[in-house]
Amino acid sequence: MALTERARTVLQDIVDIHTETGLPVGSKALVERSKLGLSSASYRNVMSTLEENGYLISPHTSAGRVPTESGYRFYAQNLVEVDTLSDEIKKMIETKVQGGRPVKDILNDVSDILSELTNCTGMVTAPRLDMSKLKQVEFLRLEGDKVLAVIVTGDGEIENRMITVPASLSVDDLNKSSQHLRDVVEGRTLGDARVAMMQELMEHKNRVDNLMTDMMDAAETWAEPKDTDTALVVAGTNNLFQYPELVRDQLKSLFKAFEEKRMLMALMNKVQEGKGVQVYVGADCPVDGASGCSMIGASYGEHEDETGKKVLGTIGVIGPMRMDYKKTIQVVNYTGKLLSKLLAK
Amino acid sequence: MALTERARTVLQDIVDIHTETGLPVGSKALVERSKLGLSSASYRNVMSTLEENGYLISPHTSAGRVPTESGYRFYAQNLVEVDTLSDEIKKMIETKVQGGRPVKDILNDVSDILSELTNCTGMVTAPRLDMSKLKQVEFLRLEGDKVLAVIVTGDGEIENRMITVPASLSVDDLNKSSQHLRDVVEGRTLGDARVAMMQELMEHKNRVDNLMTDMMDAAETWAEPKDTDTALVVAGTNNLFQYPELVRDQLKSLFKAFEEKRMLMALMNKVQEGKGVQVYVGADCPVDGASGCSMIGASYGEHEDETGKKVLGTIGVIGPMRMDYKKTIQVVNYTGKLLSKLLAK
DNA sequence: ATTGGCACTTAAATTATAAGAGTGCTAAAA
DNA sequence: TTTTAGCACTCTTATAATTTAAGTGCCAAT
Repeated sequence: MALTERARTVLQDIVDIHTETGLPVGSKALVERSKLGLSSASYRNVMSTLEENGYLISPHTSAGRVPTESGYRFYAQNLVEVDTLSDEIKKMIETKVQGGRPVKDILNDVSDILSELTNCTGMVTAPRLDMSKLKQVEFLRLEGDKVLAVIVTGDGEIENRMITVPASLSVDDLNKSSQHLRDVVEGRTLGDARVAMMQELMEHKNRVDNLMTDMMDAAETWAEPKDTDTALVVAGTNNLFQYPELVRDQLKSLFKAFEEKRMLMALMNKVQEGKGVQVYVGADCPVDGASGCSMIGASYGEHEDETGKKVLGTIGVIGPMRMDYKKTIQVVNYTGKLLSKLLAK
Repeated sequence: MALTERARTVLQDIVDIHTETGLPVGSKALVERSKLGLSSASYRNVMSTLEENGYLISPHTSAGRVPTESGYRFYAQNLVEVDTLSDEIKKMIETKVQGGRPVKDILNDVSDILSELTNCTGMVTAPRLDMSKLKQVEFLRLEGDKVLAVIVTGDGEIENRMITVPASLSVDDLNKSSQHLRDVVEGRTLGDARVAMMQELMEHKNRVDNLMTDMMDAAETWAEPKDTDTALVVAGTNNLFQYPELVRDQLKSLFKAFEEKRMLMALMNKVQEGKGVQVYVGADCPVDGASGCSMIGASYGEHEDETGKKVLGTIGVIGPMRMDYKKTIQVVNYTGKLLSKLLAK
């Protein structure tokens, strides 16, 4: 049964009011604050049907109503009127997040400003290495069959990847081949480089180049996400202490998730697949121990590619279901855009 | 006024009992559990003097007594009878913490096992780079006046350090000089390398080697601790949720400290200066927001050096004042020893 | 010096009562 | 037909009164 226009407005008002106060909303509060100027009795009627539809629930008879999980979800998907960000806030974001610095620092600041502006926990995944152009590649022979590849990306980031090549290859072989390899690889993304190497290999099939095939195998692993410790920057976890509705047990589970990060990474990867800002309410946000929480995420660094559309990574915040969706959606959106712009250079 | 032998024993018993139960200890509990088989009235007398001396406090008239901060401190410094670790626990530690793997993984496991065995939060500082022998040093010219030094240490760890040299130096100069530099530097610690470079410089003063002086300057910064994010591994923060005496506000501050890490690093550095296992009770553990907490720490990787005794880093745990000192001291001690042994290879 | 005994104190648990908030329903008004 | 005023009803919260239980301090007896 579809909601009447009036019911939608009332639900919207209730969520807005409740988000602010954290308390159950009664008909009196609506009389004072709702746009529609109805009497308390009328609001009561509407609330009653909203409750029947499962969007509201009353903690007890004399306590007004609180949005249910579906209530929040309906709000987020149909009702939320996203803020236009004030110049002040835009300025804050731009001041905090500035380019021309190590990417790691930028990510930290993004995470910080997200948590600061939204009173939630901010999260940012590091840009996927296989999406950045390589500027320089150097190989260092270590002991045994280990070779260290030092990769310098276009935006000045430095990555070490360990690869294994047959010990039979002499240092000289390595240097000669790697010089050639550098020429092939540089200026491309890691993904493209693999394709290019493949082609090279086909063309010069005759002069068998062991190193190259090995390198190719190795390249497979290069693109793998780096270890989760550095791949996800989390900030403002203790913001969550300010929400009384998050009780000790919930906080405990949440902090466990923050410590482990694996779960969060999975979640952030889900965001990546969607477009624009995405809102996950309650159970939509499938992190162990994040029941009663919502997450708002967006991908950054969108760009075209031979194989289709790609993104560099994702940013987002996680907080209580009762969060300021109006503002948060816009903050995440704006920050994501800014980050994309900074990393595009 | 010194404590009688009896008073000391009673204090010890009280701390032991309270550590277990978390509740105030009354004379009745002592009758049941104390080694000295006195009557409740006698215990009451002793407790009364212990309270006068400031080692105990009564939350209210009818509630038994709880150790004060000084009570815990006195216990930790004079009374605690350190456990001998059971074979089972030793085995657990040894199984979890095994060598022949990246140092980073080892540190993670050390932190994990500490938190797991002590029900506190485990902390480990990364080994100081300037204490490890250099096995290999390579220089990569980046754009502008930036040079990337890739350092491979004896235990296979890889570190990148960015240094700045005058752009006037050609790539050739760099390569020539760096070859020489490698010879000088390899096999020494970063600290020693600096000394060696200095000597070289004196001897060959005539053929002025710009690069070398620059390198020397740069070397100053090499030894600096790396960024605090990777320099301190923290685990089991959510263990602290299990102590009801740590209320929401305390937890909030603690988690803020865990997030920032700077404070913790400072604390861990303090541990480094002392010898053996060190216990910091209450205010002795000067971390913002860690009031009511204690910390037990130990340094690892002790070794001699031209300039005196040095250590690689520190391990430790932080938890409520009411922690199991008997066990924790020994766990930290044993784990530290084991880590020293593993890294010595 | 130690201990049994007892009066005393206080928090915590229990019960009773009142106050306040919000609802649902009905009948009247628009 | 829709809206609203009015009112009885429910249930939480606050306050106070009462009881219970734990533990103490002190004194007199051992």
